[in-house]
Amino acid sequence: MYGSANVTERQAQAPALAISTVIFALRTDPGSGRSEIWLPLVRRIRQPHLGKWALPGGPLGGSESLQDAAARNLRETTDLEPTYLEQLYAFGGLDRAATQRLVSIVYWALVRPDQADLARESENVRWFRASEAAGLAFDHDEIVAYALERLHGRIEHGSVAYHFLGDRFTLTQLRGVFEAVLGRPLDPANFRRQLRSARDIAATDEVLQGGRNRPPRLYRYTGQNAQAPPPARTPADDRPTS
Amino acid sequence: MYGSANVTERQAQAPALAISTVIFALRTDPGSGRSEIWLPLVRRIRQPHLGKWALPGGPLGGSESLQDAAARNLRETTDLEPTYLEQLYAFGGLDRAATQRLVSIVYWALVRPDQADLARESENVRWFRASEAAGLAFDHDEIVAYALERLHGRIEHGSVAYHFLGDRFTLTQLRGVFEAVLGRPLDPANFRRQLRSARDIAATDEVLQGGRNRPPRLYRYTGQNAQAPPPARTPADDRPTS
DNA sequence: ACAAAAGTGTTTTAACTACACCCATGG
DNA sequence: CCATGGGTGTAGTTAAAACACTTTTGT
Repeated sequence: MYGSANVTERQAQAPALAISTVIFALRTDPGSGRSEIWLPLVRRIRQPHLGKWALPGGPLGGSESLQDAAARNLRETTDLEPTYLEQLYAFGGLDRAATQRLVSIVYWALVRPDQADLARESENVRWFRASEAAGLAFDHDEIVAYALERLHGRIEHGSVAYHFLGDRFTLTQLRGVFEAVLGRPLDPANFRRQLRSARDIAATDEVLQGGRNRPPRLYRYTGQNAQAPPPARTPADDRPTS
Repeated sequence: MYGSANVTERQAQAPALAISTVIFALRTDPGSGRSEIWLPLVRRIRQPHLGKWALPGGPLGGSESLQDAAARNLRETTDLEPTYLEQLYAFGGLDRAATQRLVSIVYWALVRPDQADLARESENVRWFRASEAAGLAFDHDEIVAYALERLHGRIEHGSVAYHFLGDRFTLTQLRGVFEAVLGRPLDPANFRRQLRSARDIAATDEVLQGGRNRPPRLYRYTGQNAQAPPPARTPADDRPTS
């Protein structure tokens, strides 16, 4: 597949640098009422991998930070502002793209369901269930898989789950987020207790009316900064969006 | 839209891509006998930041993976092979370097004490205590601080501690690693139990002779892959070294 | 015999699990 | 008044922390 001329040519040129973003949102299945993780993909309109679905992304602009470039990916594909944005990993394998050496710094983002509902879909932008996103262009299958792993880890320890929801939410909604990410049911009683102690949530005096059952209390997230761990003391870049 | 003028313009403003590596090793203080974390730094022999100490690194070669470039950093500065190598973070702030836009993909590595003792020191390569590495070039102070945080996190959960040591080690040596990284003393009795259950270590039938006290048993690490979490299923690059 | 580190045992405490039970609402 | 999800209580299990205690070496 690679002629020797191709290899020498590759050695000569500096690697291209691109930013891609994995955007996660929660959607509630109308049928079962269960929460699921979705992500938007864009259809490639050029070679290589023409016609395949791929992560939103593009070259890094000369005068924007990595984080800004990732946020721009969101805006340009879905008109959304992220509620959470964190660097995922830098992928730089030699065989990622056939024609040129490509290094991609990948971010992952969370958006709220109300935002995701507003997001535009078009011929070349479509939302997929994370579990059904396969056959993507380049190595994007693996990138999505790794992003899901990271999400899994972050939700257990950190305070990421809230960023899937609005500023007011019920504990059952929050539990739905955990269950969708972890992929297993959680005991409602224990889940409630675990959050009451230690986590940064506070009960409001409001309840959610209109349901079929007893109106659940609404809570809000009080953790000041929706912080992403990586650049602990803001290394001049990549400050996560609150 | 893609005229040659545009291409050259893009090339002109395209960020430079470099790989740097934070190399950690353990050294036992001759006086107190306590373990401490050290790292090698190289003196800059050009502007900018001429004369300051900096992390080993350099531009990414056209035909090497990111991981390979990081391993090359180790070889070129210290003649060492890493026992552990993991991607840390990609730093890409606009103000990282004065003259040009610079994106650095930073790795961190662990080496064994016997390797570190063999590592050459020179006029322009010197080892520093991690706690005393300050005033470095560029944003390397922050990068080192973040690498220490990551090390801290990895040692609590993962199986990273063993890579500071040789293939045979006493539990007290291993506890020394934990104490040096975590910065607090640990109960020897509980530490022993915690490792016996769950962690991948096995007792050998050998003991370490020559000490002043009762000879401690030697253990070895049986975890097959010294794995780093990031690319869970080897995204065509960056496989951590065993 | 003594000091000092290796190694074992035991008690206490906290956290998580599982599950029984009561409460409030719409139909 | 019944079904359904919201919310509380409680016993059993498991893991970790604190610390007393025994063992083995060199001097």
